[in-house]
Amino acid sequence: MNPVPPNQASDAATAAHAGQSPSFRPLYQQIKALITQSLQSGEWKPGELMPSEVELAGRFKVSQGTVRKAIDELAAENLVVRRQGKGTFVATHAEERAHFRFLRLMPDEGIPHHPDNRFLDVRRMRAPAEVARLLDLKSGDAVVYIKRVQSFDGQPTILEELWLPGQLFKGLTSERLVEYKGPMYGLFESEFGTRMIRATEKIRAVGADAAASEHLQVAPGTPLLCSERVSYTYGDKAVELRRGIYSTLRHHYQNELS
Amino acid sequence: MNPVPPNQASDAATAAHAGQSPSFRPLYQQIKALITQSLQSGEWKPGELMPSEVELAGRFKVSQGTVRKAIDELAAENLVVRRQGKGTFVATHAEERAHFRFLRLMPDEGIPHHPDNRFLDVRRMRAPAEVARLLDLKSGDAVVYIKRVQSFDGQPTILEELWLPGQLFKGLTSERLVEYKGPMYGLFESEFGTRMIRATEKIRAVGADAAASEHLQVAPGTPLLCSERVSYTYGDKAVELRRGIYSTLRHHYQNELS
DNA sequence: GAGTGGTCTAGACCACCCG
DNA sequence: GGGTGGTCTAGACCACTCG
Repeated sequence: MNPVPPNQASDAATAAHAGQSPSFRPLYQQIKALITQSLQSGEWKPGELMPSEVELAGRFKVSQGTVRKAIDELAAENLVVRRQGKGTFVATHAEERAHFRFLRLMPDEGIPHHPDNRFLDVRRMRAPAEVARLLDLKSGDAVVYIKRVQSFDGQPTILEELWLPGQLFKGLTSERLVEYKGPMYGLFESEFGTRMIRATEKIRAVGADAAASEHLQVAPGTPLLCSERVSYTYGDKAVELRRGIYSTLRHHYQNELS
Repeated sequence: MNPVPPNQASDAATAAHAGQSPSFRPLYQQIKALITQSLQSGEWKPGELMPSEVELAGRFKVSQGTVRKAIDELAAENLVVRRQGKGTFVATHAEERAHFRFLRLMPDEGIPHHPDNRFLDVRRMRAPAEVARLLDLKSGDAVVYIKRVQSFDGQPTILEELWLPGQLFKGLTSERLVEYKGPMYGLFESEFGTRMIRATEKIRAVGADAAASEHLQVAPGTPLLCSERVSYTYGDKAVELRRGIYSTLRHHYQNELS
């Protein structure tokens, strides 16, 4: 009945993998990888507006639906944010709502708000073996070490140590940390071009040692949460090790399971 | 140029909401709600094969793409499982891999495996005020109370109390619990038609009290994780309260942040 | 009104599974 | 070979935002 013309759609799809099934990879995943590369290279910076779907479709020579599916996944992974009528934006940690994405400690009563920061130590050092292992460095490589206390409503609640690869955070000084307003991850992405994508966290219960007792103002031996967190950037590269001690007198660690 | 025929697609879409934009609701979300109802009513039971996409599209009088998007979301919420070439299945807790979806306690070394169960108490009681509040019951309503210890490699690690609405779990006895092999949630869904969809968890650090000390074989005051978990079924209805005490000597609570 | 993301459809073809 | 989910396209229209 229909004098069907050659199907351009299937042509593009076929060209996409162009081979046997074992090596098959959907077009939209390849597009997703390309867009991720542009994000990583800084072609579009955090907070910026990205090209529209139709524009990207033209650039990659695929249909809008295909780049749409690619962006859908990026949005699901919190790499980009879609806003109807406005466009697609590169996700950023320099926002209010992003602050509690990696910090799951919530007040038992009242609404969550930002803690106050007090830095106890900021210096460069050589990575201890354990730190090097978790950050995928060589033992003895340069790392930036940070130690700080975070307080909610004047109550010291978090005692935390961080290690960052020295290579990536060259100009990171105590002054820069103190004067920066907002979450540390905002500073990392705007000043050092390193964006935290995801993290894994391991939690234990420990008794307060002398340091924890002093800085969190609790009796020695008080039960505290102990968190070890490794954060990753593009390409699943570990770029931060964080060891935190949380007081759960007036706060709790909150998790959603699904 | 084109003698375009009336667009059936837009007709269906328009008919879908049929009103002003404030009350707009996408067709695929309505389909999703209908499918969810069928899941809830037990039209398709956990583990069973669901009708194919084309069949559902026919039933609901929409395109395959629309039911596809609906099922995509259900799959993302772990309500169904898609298997290419086979079909879409109702998700079930009676599987190996589902066992650690809600239990995030992992061994420091070695691979995760199932704990051994020892029930200390199973009985019906009246809900204390706090339990009633969290389960959205009236204080004094009947609840099933369960207390148990779970051991890994012979090491008692979890001391746990559960409260379940008596209304929903009428025939739940100690014998039935003991003889059932596999995760408790498997028993709940197969015998009582109650499927856990999601849960919220709050975690604190506490010192071992007399009971914890005895059952977990640790010294009194030993720091332990304390978890309070509320699980929900369809319609965000709370159907389980669980309070667990975890020993983190050889295990840790693992979380993925993204 | 123009531009963006969001929805919906129809149709083709592909990868996968099973009898 | 037939059925299922998975990919890709093209095109229409809708909801939202902004100048």
